[in-house]
Amino acid sequence: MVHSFDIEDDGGADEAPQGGRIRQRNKARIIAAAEKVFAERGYDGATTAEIAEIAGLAKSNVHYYFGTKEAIYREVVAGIVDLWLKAFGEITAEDDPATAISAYIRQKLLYSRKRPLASRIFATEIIRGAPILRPFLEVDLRDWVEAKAKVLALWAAQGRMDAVSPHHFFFMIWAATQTYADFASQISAVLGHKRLREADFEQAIATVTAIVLKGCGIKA
Amino acid sequence: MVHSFDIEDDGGADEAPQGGRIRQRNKARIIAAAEKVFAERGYDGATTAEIAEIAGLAKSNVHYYFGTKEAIYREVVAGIVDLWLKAFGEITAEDDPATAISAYIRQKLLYSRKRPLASRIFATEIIRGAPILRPFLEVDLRDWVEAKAKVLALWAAQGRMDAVSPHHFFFMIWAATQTYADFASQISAVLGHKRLREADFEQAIATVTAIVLKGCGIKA
DNA sequence: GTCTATACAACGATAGAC
DNA sequence: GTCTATCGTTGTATAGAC
Repeated sequence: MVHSFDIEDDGGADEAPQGGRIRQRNKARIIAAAEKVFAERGYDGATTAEIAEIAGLAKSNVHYYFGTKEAIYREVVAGIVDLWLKAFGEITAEDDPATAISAYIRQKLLYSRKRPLASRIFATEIIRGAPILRPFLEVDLRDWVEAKAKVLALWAAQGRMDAVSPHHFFFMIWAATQTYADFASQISAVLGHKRLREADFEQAIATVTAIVLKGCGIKA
Repeated sequence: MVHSFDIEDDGGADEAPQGGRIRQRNKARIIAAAEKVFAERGYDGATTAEIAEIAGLAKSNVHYYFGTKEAIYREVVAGIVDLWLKAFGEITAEDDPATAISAYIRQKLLYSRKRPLASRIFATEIIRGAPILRPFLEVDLRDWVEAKAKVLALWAAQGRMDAVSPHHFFFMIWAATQTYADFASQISAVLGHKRLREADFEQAIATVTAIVLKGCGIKA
């Protein structure tokens, strides 16, 4: 059986799943477990033993499939970046500014709600100085921001928004939305909620959207 | 000699330095080294060996002064919280909203510039689920926000600003300012600068302040 | 191809020397 | 009081069994 009809998620990597059924299944389990462990313990704090335990495999077996701990980490991070690129691409000059920016903020915040572990892994990778993601940041993300900067400059020239620094505009939106994943423990402690609820996220969306749109002079 | 005339920094803890001159000096060196290592490697990634090397002491000697790695970490974190509490307390009902919020944003961003390591340690502590800082978040920080929420509500009732959610207002400002310390590697990569410059921080202050003030309807 | 017993380095911590 | 030789444990990784 060459083709796969496996309904299981492949862990988020962009390549088509390769190898036999057992290999696919075990690699997927390892990646899923690793996302959890890396998010909770950080790169150094994560152990292949804990990843193996959650994945339901022997520790040594994890090393059979991935070789090194860093290889697991790289695949987890690659999946996260892949998700990021697919989810947040649509801000074009033809869009209505208020609609496009509102949708972007909402998407980012829903991503913080649905995939907090991914966001936390991304965050710790950046805080560590981005040893793995540096090329991505310097090339892909930089190009993305430069492209969007032109859109924002055009909108400003058309009088549809203020002429704010596009770079810092995005830094602010990224920070304000990702904080609900990365700093969830702080936010829930301050709110007095055990866990963040859907209503908290809706209020976050409303507040961030309102301040950003009005603050940039974007007409609703 | 009971009293100390030591000009060296004690590392940021709030207790008066105790013990002999050697003890003081070595503890200070360990704390300073530990701040660096914890910020760069995270709690688990940090090793007492590296802390000792940077501090110029033998590894075992570090354990003599602090006993455990966690004890070092607790003292580092305590110093950071102490700094936070001393630096960002002044937003009162008598203040002019624009002046007070502008000053707060500026202070937070200058803190990101001057003490990025402290900010990163705080960030990773929160991302880890705040195992050490949870009580601080649930009590002290929560009380602080509740007090400031009353100030913001008063300002809103007086028509001096919009009625935005005070909690999410602060989450946004914290995120937007701390990101310049925590995510400096991402920001510098996107900007194409090797390191963040003073001009970058000034532009960040200008952008964040402008968007927040206008976005909340605070008259300048 | 899949999995595990084993190796070996590095960790935090301490008992004991100075 | 100060410092270091040494220990037990746990980490990643591999050689070899199935």
